[in-house]
Amino acid sequence: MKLRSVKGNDLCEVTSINTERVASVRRRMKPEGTIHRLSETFKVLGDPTRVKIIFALSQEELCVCDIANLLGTTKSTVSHQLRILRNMRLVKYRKEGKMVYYSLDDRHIENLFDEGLRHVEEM
Amino acid sequence: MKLRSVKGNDLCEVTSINTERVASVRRRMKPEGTIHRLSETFKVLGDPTRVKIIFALSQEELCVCDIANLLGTTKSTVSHQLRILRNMRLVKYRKEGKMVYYSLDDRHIENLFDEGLRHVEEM
DNA sequence: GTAACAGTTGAGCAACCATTCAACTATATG
DNA sequence: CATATAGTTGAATGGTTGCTCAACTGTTAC
Repeated sequence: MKLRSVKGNDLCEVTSINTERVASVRRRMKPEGTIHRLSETFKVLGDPTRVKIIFALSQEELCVCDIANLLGTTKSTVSHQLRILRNMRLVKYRKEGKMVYYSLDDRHIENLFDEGLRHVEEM
Repeated sequence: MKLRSVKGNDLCEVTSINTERVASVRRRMKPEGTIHRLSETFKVLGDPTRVKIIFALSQEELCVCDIANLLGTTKSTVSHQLRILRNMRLVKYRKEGKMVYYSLDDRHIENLFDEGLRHVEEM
């Protein structure tokens, strides 16, 4: 009969690991803040609606209604996603009367976006 | 008193939009499959645990136990995430006795990863 | 003033997801 | 054979998230 798992048994604390290799990687490991910002950046791009919005804005400055029309969705949905992109400083906006025009605010993100596009288009 | 919202009222079907600009973007819009694969690719990178794993494997070939030790988490957690990376063809593995050594399987993903790293480190 | 429209926002909901736990396979060792 | 270790896997769980709906703000036009 198998013994019940001891807590921490799964943690590889004292078992045979390549301590040297692990230590070497640990030294070079990026700080927690960098990891967090990096994964957050990728996460924002990890949604088809936001991908479409970013692609659209990389081509033209557009108002919320334009984007909603383009994607075949509601202004509400677009507005919610634009808020996320705004919080991440990926888009900026400009008010003109009752219209709000959005455009990309981050040249870096276009490089990242294009690199991703190149990745999936070479398959 | 405000009238109840009519269904589709939010869809911008007949309202004043920049039809020309929208049509131009629509022509250039990437196909649905490309959008989907692109957002899926970014989504995989949108988790701190997977980011750490990918960074680690970009430095060294490592077994599951090494990675778990490095991240201070369990083999189970690492194994679950490695399965996702395996399904996306981002990592490959090599068995040696009861050990399983993982390494990156996609040169493109390193470019994408580095581009993201450059993005967050210039802030 | 009222009406219409662009856009925002919060609540609610359903789907998704990362981790934990437990059980399992497989290999190595005695 | 039994035991220990490396790794995988399925179920359960708690947290997250994207969309919908309804109500709201603000601006333009009448």
